[in-house]
Amino acid sequence: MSKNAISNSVIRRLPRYYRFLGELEKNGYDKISSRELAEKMSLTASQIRQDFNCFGEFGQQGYGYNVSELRRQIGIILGLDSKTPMILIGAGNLGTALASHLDFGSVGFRLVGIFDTNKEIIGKKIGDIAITDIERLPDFCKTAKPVSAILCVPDTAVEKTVESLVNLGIRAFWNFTHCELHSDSEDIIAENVHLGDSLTTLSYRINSEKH
Amino acid sequence: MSKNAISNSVIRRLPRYYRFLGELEKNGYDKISSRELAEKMSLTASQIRQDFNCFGEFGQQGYGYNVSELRRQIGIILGLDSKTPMILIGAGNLGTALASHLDFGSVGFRLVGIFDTNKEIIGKKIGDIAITDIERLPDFCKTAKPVSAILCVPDTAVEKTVESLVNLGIRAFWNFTHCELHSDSEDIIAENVHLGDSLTTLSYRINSEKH
DNA sequence: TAGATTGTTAATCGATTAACAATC
DNA sequence: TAGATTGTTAATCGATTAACAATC
Repeated sequence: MSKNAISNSVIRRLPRYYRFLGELEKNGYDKISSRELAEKMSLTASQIRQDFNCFGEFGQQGYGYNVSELRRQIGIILGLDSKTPMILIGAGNLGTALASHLDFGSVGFRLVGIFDTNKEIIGKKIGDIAITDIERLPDFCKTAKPVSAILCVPDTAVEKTVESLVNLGIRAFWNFTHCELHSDSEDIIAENVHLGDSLTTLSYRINSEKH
Repeated sequence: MSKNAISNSVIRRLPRYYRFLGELEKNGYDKISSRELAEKMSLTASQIRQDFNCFGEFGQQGYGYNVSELRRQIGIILGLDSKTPMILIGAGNLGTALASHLDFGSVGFRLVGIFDTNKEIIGKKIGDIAITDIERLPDFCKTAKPVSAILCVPDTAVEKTVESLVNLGIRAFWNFTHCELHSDSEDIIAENVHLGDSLTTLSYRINSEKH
């Protein structure tokens, strides 16, 4: 139960806190102060305390924060205790890499199905999930009831794919296509990932160094 | 030649401008006003004009912006006219997907080599580049002189890999490992991509909907 | 208790938005 | 010329940082 509207800047920092606290826990830290954590994460202690206090009081004056307890709390805030069922649409290079590379459980999801149109790969397995003909998706959704999807389809297929997924009850999209989805219009949630944009900023920084 | 220090917020928006202008150009737009562009990109016209004016005067009063000229200019600002030679370290699932999926030329890079330690995949080709034994990297660097690298190695190998790459003259890193590289310390540039963090924010938004 | 560090309010800084004169 | 839209300054808003009383 969050106090007020949480700003996007704070939300974007939460997963990073969660990761760093995981590292600390792994390295045997029991407690940590905002000052120490700030140093490790290249932030300010003030910011860290402000961020945490959006959600409650997790520390103890004179002591600091209990690492594993704080991590647990942030995990709950992020919804990592419930595993949202997710499907992958498009098992090309990128889709396959994501499905096999990513630990869905640790970020709040459970991959329950993989779909493609390409007959040549249908039936093959990625991890322990077989690639299924996308024509069987409607039936699949009736029983498995996934609510989120990874979009790894060609740009030309995005519009139709999204429309049919929305009709099948999918509400959240992790979108790797070059077409941006807008969360506002429908009651859908979209996280648009533009790997190209990320690399482009690297180009900027490399080249702007030369004044 | 940028006027002053450009804020990070602006830099992060530049690739998106570039993409949208590309779409507009493809769709036959000759000119566009900041108001129109703002609507398409869900920004404000003010912000767009402010952003562009960090770098110069690209528009014309009473007319708007010439789409292809503006795009060309932003491309130059982003350094997309020079193709920085880049190597991929680690040809697992993700590395392979990036190497084959991404149009490096259009984001200012040229993929010139792919390296791995796994004898089983050395010699195989991704696109038209053969996977090479990483032991041959020092020789390769002497002639090809790459200055940037994609890091797709296991977390355990990151530290040593980065150290040797820096010694070989690599200065810019597109980092997909879970270990963050800090741009400050050395004169290196790092773009840390945390796909898990991106998905985690989706989990937050799905779950925080339920108040 | 004294020392440390949080939670929280106040001050500052930067980014976004609004307004408008310049000008095509 | 009149209308449109930029470039740019000023106002607002939000996010970050600093300060400090509360308290463990």
